[in-house]
Amino acid sequence: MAKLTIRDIAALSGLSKSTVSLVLNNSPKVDPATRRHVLAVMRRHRYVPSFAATALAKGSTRLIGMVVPGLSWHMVASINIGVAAVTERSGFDIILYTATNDRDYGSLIDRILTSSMASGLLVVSHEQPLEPLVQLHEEGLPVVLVNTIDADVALPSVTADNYDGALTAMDHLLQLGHERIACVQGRMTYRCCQDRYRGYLDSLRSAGLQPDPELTKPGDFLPEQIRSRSHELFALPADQRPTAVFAHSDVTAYAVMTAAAEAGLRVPEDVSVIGFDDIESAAQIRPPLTTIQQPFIDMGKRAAEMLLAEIGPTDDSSEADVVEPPAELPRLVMPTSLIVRASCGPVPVTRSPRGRSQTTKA
Amino acid sequence: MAKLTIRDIAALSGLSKSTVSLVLNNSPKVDPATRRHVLAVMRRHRYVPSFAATALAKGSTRLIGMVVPGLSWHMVASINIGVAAVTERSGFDIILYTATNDRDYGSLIDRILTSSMASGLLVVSHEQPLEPLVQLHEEGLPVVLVNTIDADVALPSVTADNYDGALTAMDHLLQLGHERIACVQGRMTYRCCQDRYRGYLDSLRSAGLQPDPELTKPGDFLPEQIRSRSHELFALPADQRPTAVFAHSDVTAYAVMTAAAEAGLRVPEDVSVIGFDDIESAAQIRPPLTTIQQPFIDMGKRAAEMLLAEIGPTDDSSEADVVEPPAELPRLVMPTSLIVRASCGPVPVTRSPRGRSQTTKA
DNA sequence: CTGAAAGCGCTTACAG
DNA sequence: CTGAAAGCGCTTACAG
Repeated sequence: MAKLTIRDIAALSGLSKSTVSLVLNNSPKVDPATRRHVLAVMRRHRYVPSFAATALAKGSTRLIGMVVPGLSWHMVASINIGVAAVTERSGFDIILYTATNDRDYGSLIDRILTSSMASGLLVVSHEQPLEPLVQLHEEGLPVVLVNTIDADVALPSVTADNYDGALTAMDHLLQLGHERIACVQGRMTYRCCQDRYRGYLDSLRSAGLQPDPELTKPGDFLPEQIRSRSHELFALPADQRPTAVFAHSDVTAYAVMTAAAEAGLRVPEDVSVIGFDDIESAAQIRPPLTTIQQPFIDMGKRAAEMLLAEIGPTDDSSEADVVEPPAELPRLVMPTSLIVRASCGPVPVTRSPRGRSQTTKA
Repeated sequence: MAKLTIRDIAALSGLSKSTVSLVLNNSPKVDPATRRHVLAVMRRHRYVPSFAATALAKGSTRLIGMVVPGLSWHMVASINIGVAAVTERSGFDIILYTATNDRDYGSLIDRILTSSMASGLLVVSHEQPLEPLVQLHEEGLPVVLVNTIDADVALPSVTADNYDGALTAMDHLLQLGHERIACVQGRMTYRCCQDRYRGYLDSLRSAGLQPDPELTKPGDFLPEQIRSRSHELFALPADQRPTAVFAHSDVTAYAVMTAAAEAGLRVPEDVSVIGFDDIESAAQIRPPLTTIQQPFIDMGKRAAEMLLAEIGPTDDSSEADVVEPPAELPRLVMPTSLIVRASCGPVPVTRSPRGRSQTTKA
């Protein structure tokens, strides 16, 4: 009943604690026979070394911290699945810090560092100032940013290629013949949304189209705002009305489609709508949403791999002074993919019986 | 740069480690003046006690384990928000175990217990055998089940009132005049789905209606299956076709609505659809989904509170032998709520020009 | 290849 | 109210 310690295992197998410890740490110095014996004893008694004692003696934990936003996002869950897949294979456990409003970030970060609770930090979709993190990183704590707003900070990061994703989305629309394409933005303080918007603009321009400011609407991921801004879009005179809209997220696209329906417009016959994310329901709604898929699970995996690499071999380089971080910061930008479903169609040839031309070449 | 230890703080404040430790642990025995002094020194040097050393010395960590399924569910994220809100207030951190297929459950559980890594376990939507957990619990590890399949096991738990939620959903439909109500089930190995189905059946019966086996369709949360089973439903002759369907989840409801549209049926004019969960997109799709909301955030909060209560005062009862678990297992069943939106309407008075009667009173 | 000893950074009786 | 000492369960040189 009482928990076994290394001393018990030592006694049970007729050896010293030192030797038992060596087999625990896979030392090659121990005789294969004795190693097998010790292992057998440990297994028989279901011995598991004390987490705390190991951490204290080694000076580091097998824990990586993961800070996530306090939002019920699809994204966080998916990223976590990827992270879990790689950490569990490496014997690391992850300790979860959920950002809530009450939580004081500065002291949280501080605590993680100084209590040496975690040997690395994965920061997911963080909206807080990043300075404390770069400082942490400079002091030697491995940190990698995942899908985080400001990717320009001096920290390793993995993000989706939001700019290219936007290009791809626009390309799809352009190839269907659309020229009056609206953009309903997400939260523009997020780097990812800025990138998507840049993609929207650049894509239009390189197609020789002049972006119409009238066709850009702030949405901020707020359903009500998206709905009313979309109504403005659809209330435009027939020749100014967009024939397609690029929404900065799937849920944004849902709201746009609702507004379209309320305006008596059919999707995709009268107006095409493309989203961004590819959440679970995107394939189930009607019409099934054409969207840009973000590789969240893979992003989680790669981020975890980068972090583990930064943490290093754990055993060897323990005291190798402050390991110099690689000169070039790893910045992984992962490709998105276009998922074609049914919410985008060819541009209506004649929007009204009058069949006005809608092109506005620059 | 080098991390400060309690010994440094002791030196810096001209006291012994013992005294410093006492202030760290809020002992009333230390002089208020010296306590203030020590506190000031610690703050000035941003001292944070070593996590591992504290854990070793105290014999317990301020960590609670949370095991979640490897699925990108809305639910998990929401429950976590609730859990985080209470744990952060109590100074506990949470260590996240994500269930993946590779992971060997038995040994995971074992490791948590024996390494005394966590002082309690929150088990969310677990699909694995629960026996190892009850054994763990009997050996003294606080455990609480959250939204877990089998709530009959001898473990504290918090779940949503799925049975009552189903009753409420059915009531809404019944009051709108529906009598031929179909049920598209979720994964029937889950206790929650069984409860929802029981609610469906009981509700029908107590309304004096004979459940028609023809109107129950397995869906198993599989979009394809849901779609094709729904088509069977909508292909029924007009007088046997359901006028409403109770779906075991929101995403299931989406798929049902798509099938309805494909069958040329309008929602809610021709057929009403009610979901279960209230995910983020439910309000954004068209028509906005009427559904039963599960209080995931609150469930997380209450579960965390229960666990913390079981873990106890942490400091005092450390060695009070095996604390007898309370004779009655706490089993919290939380109420759901009906969110009325637009996917359910009154039963069509005349479904076809012929105006056949559709009642099938038992 | 194995063992005795010191140490990791705290906490906790026990003296004073 | 404060300090010296032992102990928590490991790991890691250092001998042998």
